Amino acid sequence: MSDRHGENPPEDRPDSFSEVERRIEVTRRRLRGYPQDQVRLARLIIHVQKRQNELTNQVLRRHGLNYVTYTALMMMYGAEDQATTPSELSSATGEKPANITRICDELLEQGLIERNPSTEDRRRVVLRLTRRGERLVEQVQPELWQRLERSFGGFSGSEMRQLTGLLRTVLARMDQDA
Amino acid sequence: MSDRHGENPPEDRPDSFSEVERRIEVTRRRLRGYPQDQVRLARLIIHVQKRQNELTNQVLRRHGLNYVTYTALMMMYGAEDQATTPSELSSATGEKPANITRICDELLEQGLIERNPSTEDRRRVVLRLTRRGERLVEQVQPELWQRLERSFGGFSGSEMRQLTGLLRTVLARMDQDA
DNA sequence: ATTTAATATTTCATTTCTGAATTATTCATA
DNA sequence: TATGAATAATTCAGAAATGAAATATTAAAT
Repeated sequence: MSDRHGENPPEDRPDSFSEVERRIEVTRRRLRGYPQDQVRLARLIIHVQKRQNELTNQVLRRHGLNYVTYTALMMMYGAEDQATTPSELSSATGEKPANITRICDELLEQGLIERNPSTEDRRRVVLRLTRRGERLVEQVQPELWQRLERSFGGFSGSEMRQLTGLLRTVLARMDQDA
Repeated sequence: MSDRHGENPPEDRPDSFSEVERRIEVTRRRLRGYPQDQVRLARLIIHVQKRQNELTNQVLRRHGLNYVTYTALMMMYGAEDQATTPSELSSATGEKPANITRICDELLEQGLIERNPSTEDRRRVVLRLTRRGERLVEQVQPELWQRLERSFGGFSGSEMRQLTGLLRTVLARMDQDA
């Protein structure tokens, strides 16, 4: 790994997380056995995710979408036969089934997806992007890629693989307890 | 870095993320220039954070708390003089000010914090844990540490530092655009 | 010293999300 | 082929979170 990414932020201006770290340090002094490093990592993940969410939403709002509705659309776009069920969508997006129903109602309203009963299994529902939905998704891409590049563009291929691999491992461990 | 953490999950059973990766791969085939690796990383962060949130909440619910209220308490516990303002709490937890007000109302109700006007700056409010709040926080620790150990316990010190450093860098880049 | 701008918190209407229960269908197995 | 268990989706009431506006106070600028 290159040495560019230490434990401290590369900017001089203290970012929002420095204050959190200070509090974690104080807590470590107060609580014997406090797993400081693990706590820092856990909080860091939250902060990164929240910021990512905000920044992406800024882009999507201009198109009448948000991170959740957009993700739902992308999961349909990326389905092998372009068709997906609500339960698949739920596990792919991490949203609860009840919320998926609401989100699909909304996307349906906007004419971005169609929703039909499955013929093979009549418990199921089949969701599919409309032409309009596909066009919207494709239209938003450039802006979002730019956004991603600003967040992750500084990393080498090796660093990307490491970061991905480590998080993949964390997720697998968490899934064991789910 | 050790070789234990590759890009694929260490378990044989495909976890919830494998399906997402498959969809990302399909999307890459459909969209020229699609930044597959960055997208995967972004989605991975979301999934990890969601799972972490769920698992931690399982523990906290038993104590009448959730991740947000708990974090708020911990940020007070870790304040230099044990006192914090709502705006500090907002930036430390990532919750919007309006939500902080609601959360503090709730914690106040439960007798876990006290809330008083600041004497130096009368715009401000000073939040502080009560004895009861401190005791609760300390009581929950062992369970949460166990939780953290299950998620992050498999990593070496070096891996923890790498993961933390990389995420720290990501956050710093995101904060530039905030 | 006013006036203006900035900061801190709260209020309120609205949106988003969740848990639990409900309905419908399919699967497993006796 | 009946019966109970499992799965899929939805409904609904309530909880949690947000955005925008309102209120109060302090800091900055003229």
